[in-house]
Amino acid sequence: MFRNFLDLMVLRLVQQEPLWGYKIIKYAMEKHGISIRHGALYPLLNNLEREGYLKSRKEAMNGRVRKIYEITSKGMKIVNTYNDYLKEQIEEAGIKT
Amino acid sequence: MFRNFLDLMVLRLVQQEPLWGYKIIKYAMEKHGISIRHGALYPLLNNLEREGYLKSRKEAMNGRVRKIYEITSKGMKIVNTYNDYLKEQIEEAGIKT
DNA sequence: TACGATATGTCTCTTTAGAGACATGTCTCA
DNA sequence: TGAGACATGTCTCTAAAGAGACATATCGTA
Repeated sequence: MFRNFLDLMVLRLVQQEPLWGYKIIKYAMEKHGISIRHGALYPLLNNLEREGYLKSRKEAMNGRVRKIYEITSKGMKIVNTYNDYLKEQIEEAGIKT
Repeated sequence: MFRNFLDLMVLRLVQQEPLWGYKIIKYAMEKHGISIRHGALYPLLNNLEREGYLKSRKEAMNGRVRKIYEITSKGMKIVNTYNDYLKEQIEEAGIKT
């Protein structure tokens, strides 16, 4: 079905806007209070790209190179499936939004 | 934060009504189309009880013994935290329920 | 009485995930 | 020039998870 929570969080963050690793770590902390170790994230990003869920381009910003990721249609499928699942669960739990 | 998807599904199913292992497997398939192997579920249920998220009682039904699980307040905390997280994600994704 | 469904459990093997260290390099500002 | 933020990567060790078999026992029905 899905992957795990971390994979999904990364896919969802990147889906909202193209992001690079360092920023993903910042966002996860700021938006969700979740700390992601970079030693876990960078290999994960490379895996997600290798498996076709994300694609990257390198961008030089003031001499520092960022590897910016965007979601692919294959990645969007995962996110959409997850969103449907969320909706189902929300309805099941009777939560009002 | 949380545990994994399987743990949460089990906690949420048991929270809806007291259930035993065999029925959880049936429900997961009927309600979500997800197959749970019994070799994974029974140890998990025992762990969740040992850690205080669930409590069980044995009930004899027509000579067959069922181990019926109920959620504890500690288990409810996990479910509620997860529901808040769901709500957050739903709002973030702009999904209408 | 044999089969399929109900019901719960363990065990081993393999794969995957996680913690944390090792490694490198730039930029900005004090 | 030194500290802290920015930026990305690998590696090893350990812990956890998953697949699938082994194991047992009852009930209902054909």
